[in-house]
Amino acid sequence: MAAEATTVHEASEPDAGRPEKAMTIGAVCKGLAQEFPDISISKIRYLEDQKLLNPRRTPGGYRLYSPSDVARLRTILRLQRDEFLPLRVIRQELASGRASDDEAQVASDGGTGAGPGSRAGGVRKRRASVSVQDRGALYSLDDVLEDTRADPKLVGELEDFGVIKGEVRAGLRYYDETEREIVRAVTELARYGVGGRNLRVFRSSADRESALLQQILAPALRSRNPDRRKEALEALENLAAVASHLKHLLLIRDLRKIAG
Amino acid sequence: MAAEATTVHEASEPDAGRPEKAMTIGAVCKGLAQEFPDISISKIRYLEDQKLLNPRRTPGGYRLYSPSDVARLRTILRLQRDEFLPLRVIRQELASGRASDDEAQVASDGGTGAGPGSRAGGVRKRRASVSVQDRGALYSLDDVLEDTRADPKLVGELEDFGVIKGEVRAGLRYYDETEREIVRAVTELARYGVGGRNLRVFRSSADRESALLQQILAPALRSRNPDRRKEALEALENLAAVASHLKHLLLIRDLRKIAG
DNA sequence: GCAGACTCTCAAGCTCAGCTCGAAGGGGAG
DNA sequence: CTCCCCTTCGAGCTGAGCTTGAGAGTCTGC
Repeated sequence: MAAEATTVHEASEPDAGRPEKAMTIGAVCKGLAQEFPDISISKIRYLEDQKLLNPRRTPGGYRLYSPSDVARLRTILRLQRDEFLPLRVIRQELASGRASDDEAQVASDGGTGAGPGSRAGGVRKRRASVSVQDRGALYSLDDVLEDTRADPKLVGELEDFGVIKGEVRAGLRYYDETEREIVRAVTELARYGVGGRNLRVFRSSADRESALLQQILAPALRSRNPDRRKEALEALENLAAVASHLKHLLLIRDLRKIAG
Repeated sequence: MAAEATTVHEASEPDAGRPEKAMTIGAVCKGLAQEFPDISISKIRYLEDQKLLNPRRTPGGYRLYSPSDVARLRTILRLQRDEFLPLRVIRQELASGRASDDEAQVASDGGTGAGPGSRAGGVRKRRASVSVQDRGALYSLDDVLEDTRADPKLVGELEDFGVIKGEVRAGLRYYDETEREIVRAVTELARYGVGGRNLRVFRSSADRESALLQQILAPALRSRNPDRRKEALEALENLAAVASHLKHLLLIRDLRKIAG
């Protein structure tokens, strides 16, 4: 849990928009912590040990990470988290020039902007917030807006409706991946003319279903036996997946009638 | 290394072209050993333990694998070997209906042709039975029951609730792929204790949503201009997909609160 | 109706990837 | 000089993904 990285004293003002030349390991770690919550200094060193990184050094032996080193590291972490690739395979992907990755500057936004960089093409994101148990990275409002190209008013509306909430941290509001994807989906729906109060339909059915699942798993979830609790959490994940699939199927079935 | 599977006595001649109805674990293991050298009986059992498989049993407790069970197993092994997915993720991919898997039945192949199948291509297979426009193949009740291993009573219940209807043809009742998958999903839910009237929750929310979408697209769908109609149908597919995704996200969001 | 190959469950153990921790010490900016 | 941050190195930890073994039961052919 980035234990070593918790206390960092350098408030080293980044001079607005300039990609700082080279960073120490602690700075890199802090910078990526937003997007990759489980990063840590020891992990970065471990990745170097595994020949995945090779930063240059100060005369005194300190590691110095250039922007491209940082980009490489981001790629590694992304392949690991989203594509589930083992390090051995990531190493090869990088060596063979695949996995070009996003270039994406480490951008200004006073507070270590972890901009995920807009994707466009057919990027297959597998994980994309499917887990109940961990929330994934956090994104600033700007990140979310840029990434989803959503109308800012829409996001405000979603907050008003209580569909998304964000999380205030260091005075700024951050959203997790699920919330970002909700924004994306709602934006898409809006393009077809589904908006505003229509979303209540979705929200209330989700509420009903979650209540149902909670009821079923409540005993196990309240259990004080950690194993049992963990099992219940996993059951919850599976139930969510199956339930969502079922809903989709039922919707298809209904729509088929409409389609004639 | 498949130690237990080395000696198998059943030379049970497959009668040419007949997809053998059901195989024991040893036969399955032997059959897949060609394509997946590190398969083993204990591994197959382990996968079942991890809720990735659920073969039916003989009265004596022996596992019996139907062709679709075997196909599922192949999918699992392929996702593991080629996509490096952890079992936890594979479970979800399967539960949520992605990863439909390779073409049809095991087919004949005198002597396990078992070509490793085309590699390379990142072929993204369309999901099974998610299309509004075509319903896919039809299955008899027996087919459905065997394939999903559902309780016949459950299917009756679903019919009573109007969740599935089937279609009578030549005096027999047939179900389409969507209905079969609904049965599968409901069976899965039943395993966790979600059953009976709880399904009303799902049904009514699907009904509400389809009404919503219908309302929005009604003008275009009623259009006498075939192009316009076609466009509307495609919009319907997209809306269905996005709406389902949104519902899933909202559910996850709710469940996260439950999970604490 | 018995032999022998095959299968069952369940608990314990094993291996490897992927980190984490702690000790002992040195570098760098104020 | 001081205080944090950084270094290496080796041992240790955790969880995924199986394997092994014991003890018992099932199926099939003769």
